[in-house]
Amino acid sequence: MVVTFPDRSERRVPRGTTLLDLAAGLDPALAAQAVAGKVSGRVVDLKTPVWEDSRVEFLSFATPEGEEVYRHSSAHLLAQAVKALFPEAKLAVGPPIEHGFYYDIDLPRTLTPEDLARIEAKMAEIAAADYPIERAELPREEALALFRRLGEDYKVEIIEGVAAGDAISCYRQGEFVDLCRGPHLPSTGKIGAFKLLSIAGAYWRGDERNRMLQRIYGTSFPDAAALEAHLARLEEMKRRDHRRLGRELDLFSVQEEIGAGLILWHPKGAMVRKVIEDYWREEHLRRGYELVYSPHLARVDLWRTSGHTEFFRENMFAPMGVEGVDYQIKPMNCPFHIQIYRSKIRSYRDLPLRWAELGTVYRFERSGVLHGLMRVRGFTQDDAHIFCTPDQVEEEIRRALEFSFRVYRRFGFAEYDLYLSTRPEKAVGRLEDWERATRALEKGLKETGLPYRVDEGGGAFYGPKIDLKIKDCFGRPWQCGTIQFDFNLPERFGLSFVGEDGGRHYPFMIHRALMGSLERYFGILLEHYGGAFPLWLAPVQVVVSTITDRQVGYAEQVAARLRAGGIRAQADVRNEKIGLKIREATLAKVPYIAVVGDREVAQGSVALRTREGKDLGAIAAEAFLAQLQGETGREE
RNA sequence: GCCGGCGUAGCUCAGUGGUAGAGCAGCUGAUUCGUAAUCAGCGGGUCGGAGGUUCAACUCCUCUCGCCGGCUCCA
Repeated sequence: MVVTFPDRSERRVPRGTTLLDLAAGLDPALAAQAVAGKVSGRVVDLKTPVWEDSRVEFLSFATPEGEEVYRHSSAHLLAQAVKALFPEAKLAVGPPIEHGFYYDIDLPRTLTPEDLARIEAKMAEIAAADYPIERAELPREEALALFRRLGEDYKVEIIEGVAAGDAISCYRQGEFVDLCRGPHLPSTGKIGAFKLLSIAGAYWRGDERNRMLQRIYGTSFPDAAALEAHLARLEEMKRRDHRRLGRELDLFSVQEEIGAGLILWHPKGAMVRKVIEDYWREEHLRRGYELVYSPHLARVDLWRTSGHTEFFRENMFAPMGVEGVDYQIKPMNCPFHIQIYRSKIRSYRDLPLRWAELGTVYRFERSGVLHGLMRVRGFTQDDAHIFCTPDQVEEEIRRALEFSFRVYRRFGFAEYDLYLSTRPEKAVGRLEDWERATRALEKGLKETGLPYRVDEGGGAFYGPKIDLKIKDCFGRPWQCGTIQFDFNLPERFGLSFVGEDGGRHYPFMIHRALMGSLERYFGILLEHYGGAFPLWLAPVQVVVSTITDRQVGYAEQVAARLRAGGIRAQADVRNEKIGLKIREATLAKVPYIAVVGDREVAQGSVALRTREGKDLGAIAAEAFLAQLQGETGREE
């Protein structure tokens, strides 16, 4: 038979040759690197024999599929070790995940961090023993009997869920057998470097009514160096954790006395937020938006009309009675903007109306899900609602997308994931409106030239949407922007505009956010930049530091001059050594440190140093101001 | 909300039933100094909160609040 490789080369081999033999025959290095293979597009074990003419490909750890196989086998290695140490353990599921793997296990007792070390040692033993990993397929009934005998209740449940008639595959390595679709590595010795990272609770099948299992997380790599690199990355992520930087840089705090999930913005954090807000407002005004403001609460009747009391109840704070009328704190801004729309008759000539508000909303979130600035109970949305005619929809989408990218670029985000979510089964609104809106979204996405994914039926019941996820410096995606049609609220509130024909028409309503939540966006920025905000965002842009008391007057004068020129400058005139001042300013991640000693006073200059430790030499104070103004200036 | 872990000075953390500690930060003083920590002295805690066990509780038990890691959902 003939096998064809991706480079179109062919090779004649006997029927039944395994991929492993095939690889070994081609190149021993290839065989050593391969973790799985692909036969006619299907990912399979290397031990799979090939029986007919096929396209064959070898997958190394460097390929996404290869990585999955590798991590999947790592999960099995973990399971085998756990079963060796805890024979009573019942295995649930153990899939590969991004950057690692986990296994959910029902154990007689809670694991401790010391157990992880023991399990890891056992894993090393099993890997060193290099047990061959063998696949076996058995009829459903036999598989059921096998796992019943092993006491693997969860596996039994899984098999029971498999369609009758389908063969069940198992993998055996040494004494250990696991129900698994595969594919897997040829032997346990292939797993080079691994580490168990954490233990956490997880419900069987993710359902909180089910039993809580123990989930062990781990990661693995072909060699120790790659594992080390990954662990170093995790360390770096920890160092950049926004909660840690928030405290170290004195930006914000969350306090028990205030309440969980409620943020206090300290002066420096508030300064960064102010800069973000100013930029946001300015850009909106330049793009034909108008700003609106709305109150923090409204009568319950409003939320009833909007449907929030019905569909969003579990996320809303309880109503409060005032003079016999119930009020509720807002979880969203839209009903207010709608009421502004309704305050008078709107003509097609008025449209589109683009209204934006930095609206602070409050949502009840279960205590266990709160997380720093990323998941809170009170947050400010950079909300906007666009009311337009059906004819204007395409143009508005195009503009909203263009606007989003512009803003993300300004904040240093160059990569995005784009998602289009279409009509779900249960939906409100006219089908033709859905189609028109979805077409407009799709057209807008196509025009960007960027790839996007379609989530069929993933839209909200009230309209299709585009979600924009930005990627931070670690490549982690964060959903921030959204462009979302709403066919529900205009209907509920009876919105209309008078058309050219003098008749009443429904306007299209689009919800649009760029950053999502200011709190969360700030947290993302903080981690993205590791606390070293670019000059235009830095809460303090320059510290002017004296060397001795003789320069105090001059330093204060320079700082005042910079401030007058619109620069956020502070003078550090403490009676401390210059080394200390530089250290502190550097740790505070202030972009520029301007040192002034007798020489600088005499020359009317400052000696510049960056937070990265670069010495920029002496520069005239006025020239420095001009330079800063240039660097912070608005992009066109 | 659920499972597990944690909660000691502003921060990071020692302290396993018998008089609460360290480093950093803070304050006071000295020092007037050229690119990441000058020196000395001093103050600072109802050990998250409430209740219980005990002659005695930071330490053991119960409840509670908060934080951390997950589970479900999401900005």
